[in-house]
Amino acid sequence: MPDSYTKEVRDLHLFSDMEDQHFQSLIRAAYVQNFPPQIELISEGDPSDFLHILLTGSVDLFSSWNERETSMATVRPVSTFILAASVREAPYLMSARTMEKSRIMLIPSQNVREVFAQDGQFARAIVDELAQCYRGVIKNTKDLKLRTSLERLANYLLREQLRSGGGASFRLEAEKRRLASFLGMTSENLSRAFKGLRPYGVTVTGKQITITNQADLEGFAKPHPLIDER
Amino acid sequence: MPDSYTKEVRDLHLFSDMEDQHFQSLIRAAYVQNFPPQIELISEGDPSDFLHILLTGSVDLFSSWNERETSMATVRPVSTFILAASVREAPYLMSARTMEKSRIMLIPSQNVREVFAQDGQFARAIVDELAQCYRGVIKNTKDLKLRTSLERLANYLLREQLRSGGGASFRLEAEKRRLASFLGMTSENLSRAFKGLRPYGVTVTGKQITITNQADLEGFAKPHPLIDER
DNA sequence: GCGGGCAGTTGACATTTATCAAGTGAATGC
DNA sequence: GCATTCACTTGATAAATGTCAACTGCCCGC
Repeated sequence: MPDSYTKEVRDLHLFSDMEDQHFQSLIRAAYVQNFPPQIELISEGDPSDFLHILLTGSVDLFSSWNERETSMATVRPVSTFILAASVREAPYLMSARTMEKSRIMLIPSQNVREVFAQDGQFARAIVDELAQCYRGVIKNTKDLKLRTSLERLANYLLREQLRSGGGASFRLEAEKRRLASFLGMTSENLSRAFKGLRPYGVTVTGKQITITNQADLEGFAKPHPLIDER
Repeated sequence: MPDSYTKEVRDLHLFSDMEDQHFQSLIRAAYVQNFPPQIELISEGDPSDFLHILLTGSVDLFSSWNERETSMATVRPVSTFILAASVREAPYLMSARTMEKSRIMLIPSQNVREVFAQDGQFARAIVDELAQCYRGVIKNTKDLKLRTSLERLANYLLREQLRSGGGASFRLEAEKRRLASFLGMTSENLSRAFKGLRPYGVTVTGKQITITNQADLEGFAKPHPLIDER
């Protein structure tokens, strides 16, 4: 049932413009649940019964094939996930597991589709959100196909730096092994990649990253808005 | 101006359910143009002024970074492309060039957004289309990250086989160098990959592919609906 | 505070993939 | 009809990336 997170949810771009009556109807249908760390919330292939909204904590979206597994994205509060599967009534393409203790709101997909049909603002917001998600994945594909692992790491660090405020020093949000998987490499290779960036002015101490030579790193990474801008 | 392709466009999932009045309004605003082969229709970074609909011919969507280039997708008639950029009024993330002589309908993005606001069926169709595109790119990412190039080729061949009717023998639609780029490898490697599939019952003669041992190839490729189903 | 346990690192090595250079073969044009 | 071009192939080699095994260091619990 609704709680103090309602306001934060309401402020999400997806819900911010819709009529209050419709928002309330979604919230009434929704329920909020707490999950411990390392719980598999969703398994790929499952029917998409709920739109999920991460309120607190963090969630890893990952996929598997033939005994292999890769991290596709990390969800941080407050944001929705698996909207595409919900609106298409199609099975999930990714699995989701909590990385830490997490609070999650679940809105039945059925209700989302009903409100979609009634509320033009909501429909518009869903289109925006989907288009943005789509563009995000395209950027990710470009990153994967056009860059080496060292270049991907360099650009990732620049993005994280920006996200953390732009200072020379910042902390990695992700565990390194998850980061490795997200960037499409092994943990061992990530370790070596960090070393490989030392000549370009990157210092690593645990999760603490310091960029001692911004110009050098950018010269190597060559970040590009059509790949890296989020 | 509208022509005999109107019906085919109308039958596209994106337009099939909308009110005729709205469809006509889109068509009136649209124009149709013929392009020679190898023309760059769109350059990534350009503002997205038009929704494009490929009527005949074929179009390659590709991206570049730092002197490198990769093929992202091939568009075949009759279908739309760059819908996401259109609805978000954001710059194109991919470039597009005709691969052969092509006939293309252009609908001003402005009109698409106007009709979207008026026609619930059209809005619903756009959401469906975007969600499908999104899911397509996610599948592609899984293909790239979870499989080796040999496995990607094997699964690509199985998908093409299905698309061509399922017979043991079929023709490749794409040139091999474009296929290589699409699969995320070099031409040289694609050549070797075809050889590498010979033990699994794949024979290649120019563009003609024959799968002499379906079970072996499938055993190696391990196709999976959440990656390969289109 | 001692002993796992575990993420991360390192080194040696294998595999995969890219690069460069040369060759083949089929389609095209004069 | 012959030369040219261009996609594709092949071989030799280099670079990137993955694997395996051992090791380090730190956190956590008892």
